[in-house]
Parts: sequence; C-alpha cells; structure tokens
Amino acid sequence: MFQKVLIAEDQNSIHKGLENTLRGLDIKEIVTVQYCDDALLKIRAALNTESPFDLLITDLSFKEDHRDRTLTSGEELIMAIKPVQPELKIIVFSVEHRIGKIKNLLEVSKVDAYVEKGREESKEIIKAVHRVLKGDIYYSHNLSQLLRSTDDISQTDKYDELLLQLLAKGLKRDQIALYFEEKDLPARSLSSIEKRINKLKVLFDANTSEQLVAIAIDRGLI
Amino acid sequence: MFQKVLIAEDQNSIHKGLENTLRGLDIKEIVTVQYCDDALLKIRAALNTESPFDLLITDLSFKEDHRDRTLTSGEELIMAIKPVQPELKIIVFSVEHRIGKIKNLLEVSKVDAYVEKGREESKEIIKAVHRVLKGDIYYSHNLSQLLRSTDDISQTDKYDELLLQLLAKGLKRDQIALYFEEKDLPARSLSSIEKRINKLKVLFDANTSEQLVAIAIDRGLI
DNA sequence: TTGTGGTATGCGGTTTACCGTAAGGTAGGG
DNA sequence: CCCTACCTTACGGTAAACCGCATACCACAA
Repeated sequence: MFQKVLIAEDQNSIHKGLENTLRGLDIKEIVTVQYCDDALLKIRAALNTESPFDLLITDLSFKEDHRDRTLTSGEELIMAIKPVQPELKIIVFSVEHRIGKIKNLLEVSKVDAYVEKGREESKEIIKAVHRVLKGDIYYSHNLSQLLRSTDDISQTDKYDELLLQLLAKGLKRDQIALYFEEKDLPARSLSSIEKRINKLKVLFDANTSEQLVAIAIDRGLI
Repeated sequence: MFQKVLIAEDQNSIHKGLENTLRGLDIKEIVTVQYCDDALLKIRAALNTESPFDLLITDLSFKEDHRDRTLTSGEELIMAIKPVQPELKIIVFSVEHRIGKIKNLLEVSKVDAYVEKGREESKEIIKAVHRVLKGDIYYSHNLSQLLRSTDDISQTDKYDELLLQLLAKGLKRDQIALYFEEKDLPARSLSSIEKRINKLKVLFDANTSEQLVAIAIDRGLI
C-alpha cells in the first residue's frame, strides 16, 4: 500500500470525509493541505527526506481568498509537480464533469485516475487507490463511455479552442484574423477563420455562433 | 436549538463532514438523504408526526444516476417544499458562486441562509445555524459585498433572461421575435428584441453577442 | 518536372445583424 | 380633453457575417 499520501482539497468537510475513508486502508501517513502552493512545498520538502510522498489526491478548483497564490488550480499544481517528482502517482478528485477538461487531464497531464465527486465517491476513491497502486489508469463509472463517445472533441485542435476563446472574449471575425496573423498561426485569413467557425458549428450542431460559444463553455473547452 | 435537521447532499464525503460538524451543536436528530425526492418524502412524512423537521440544509446540484428523479436540483426541492411546509428554515450549502443564481435564491426563493462551500465552510455552517435560529438571514463572508455591487443584474428582468436563453439556444433575432409573439410577451417586435440585446450588451460591457452569451453564462443568468 | 490532393486565400453576392430615426400607442397629469 | 413622457414598432442605411466558388499555395509522388 502507499506509504505517504498528500490530499490537496480546500473544502474542509471533504477533508475530514476523505481522511476517514482512507484510514480504512493501510496508509502510514496522510497529510492534507488547503492550498495548491502548500501542496507543492510539502512535496518538495518530502523529497529531501527518506520518506517522499508516493500518492497525491487533488481537487481541481480551489477558491480564492485573502492569500496570494501562484498556483490557482489543480491543473497548475499537477503541471508544477511533473518536473519535481514525475513518478508521483496522482488521483484527481473533482466535480468537474465536462468531458473536454477530463480528457485533457488524462491525455495531456497523464494523471493516474479521475474520480468524479458524487454519491459513490468514497467507494470510488478506494477503488482508484487500489488500481493506481497496481499501476493501472482508472476513471470512475460512466466516464469510460463518455470518453469514447466524444471523439468529436478530439477533432478540435488548440487553434479551434483559441478561436472559441476569442469569440467568447468579444472579438469580431476580422479581429480574430488579425490576432492569428500577429501570432503567426496557420489559417490566419478571414476566410479561413470563417470556415473554421463553420466547421465547429457543424461539429457541435450549433445554429448560431452565440450557441456555439454556449456549447463550448458547457463542454469545458473554454 | 433546532430539534430535527434534514441534510440533502449527494457527496458522501461532505455528508460525513457535515454530520460531524453539526454534532457539536445541540441538535436532537439529524437525517441525511442523497436525493431531492427523498428529502421531500421525509419532510412530508415527518409533518404527520409529532416531530416535523425544523431545518433543512441542502446542496443545489445533485448528480444524475440510474435513479429516476422528479426533483433534480436544490432549487426545485426548495420550490416543492414551500407549499408543503412554508415555515421550514432553509440553509443552502453549495459551491455556486454565480451571483445571479444566489441572488435569485435569496430574493425569490426566500431561503434563510446561503453558505458557499470552501475552506471555512464548517465554521460558516455553524454560524449560519445560529443566525437562522435567531430568525436572521445569513450569507457567508464576501457575498454581502458582491450582492450589493451587482445591481446591474437586478436591472435585467425575466424577459431579458429568456432572451439570453434563446440566444444561447441558437435562435436568430427574428426567430426570437416570433417566439415572443407566440408567447404574447411584451416588446415582441424584431426592433425591440434588437434594442433589448443592445441594452444588455451595454449593461454587461460586451462587444459582441457571442461575448454577451458567454458573460450571461458566467454570471449564472442562464 | 508535372500532376494531384489537400488546405489556404480572395472575392462577390446574399443574408443577417446593427443602429439611428421617426412614427404610433398608451398611461398619467393638468 | 390635450399634452407629455415613455415604451413599442416600423423602416432604411450601413456593417458584419455567411456562403459558395475560383484561384493560389504547398507537399508529395510519379
């Protein structure tokens, strides 16, 4: 079983719940933090001792408060950890249900498990811990179908996402073309931008560009 | 102190955490459910005994799963309870931070407290319970400023919200006009619809209608 | 080199959105 | 009753978005 587990989670009710759940397993030491920055510090510090962490369980969204933060989300924390302790196992534990975000985590950030918060979360966490211990990748319940059923999203590249972000930011078509030109990105012409938007509207079954941004937001692409 | 409290919350980690927190208070009986429908059933049933509930603590969002549901959200639950037991005190406990939604809860649904999930949630819940017991309205920490600072939103009426919803659904301007006409709503002409959209763009400082939709979603108006 | 498929671009016409102005309607006060 | 203020509607010109087509560009293979 894992020796030393770090929990990064800002809701203190969940804190207690999680600790309780994990206590049933045979884990030597459980450390909890409420801020991403603290998580990174603890991991760094433990690396220089004889007992580094071997598992991180982290939420994705952390509330803002009076404290200054350099790391503001679970995603950032994960990215910051990779160069420090690349072999550290990571379980993401979040309410995030938007496929785009989750897909990114599994494919880009290479996390070891994704557990969606919900009714069965305690059981799911235990399952995830066991599976990750064996070296498997795990994602909770119905996600496997969802991840397969949405190859449409994998057809959108980062330029599509940028385009959608710019649209949502209030740029007009020609301003977007200008932006693409300045950044020296491919398909920078107004015509190409229009085509791209069109393609996205077909892909996401949107009637108008307003609906397109609504859908993009809903799916977590923005 | 309250005699009998019902907790409606689908995350079981929070469940345990909340129960723990409340156990410090002098509450006779704490009942927890994971579904809105169950909450309504319990409340109805208890009304016919000598010990009805006198406090409800409820989340807003409940995950979908295999079970059929008639009530799918905390908002719906609250609305369903009003005619059944109007004097029941209600504390909403949610991660929802979008002002539009929260404002609605406090003004329309007349809940007694709103506690945002986060780092200090346990303390906040205890504070809320005490204040509600005294008959006060309570909302956590920084919300009071936020609620005051956003009188802009109170300038949008339900027709504006409907309009934004229709925009996000992909209706064109003339289709929206048609829709307003069918429903016999005021300011139904294409010209008025355009004016309305314009007003909203000024109000929310949006350059394009795409951005307008994005902002509306972000603020929880949709 | 030439051909070929795919992508990018440019352009023109049509539709839709945007925006100002003026006319029509309605309610309240004099 | 009229006047006034405000909201609603109609309309027209301009700008933006939409759409199809033709051309240009590029990579790759024959």
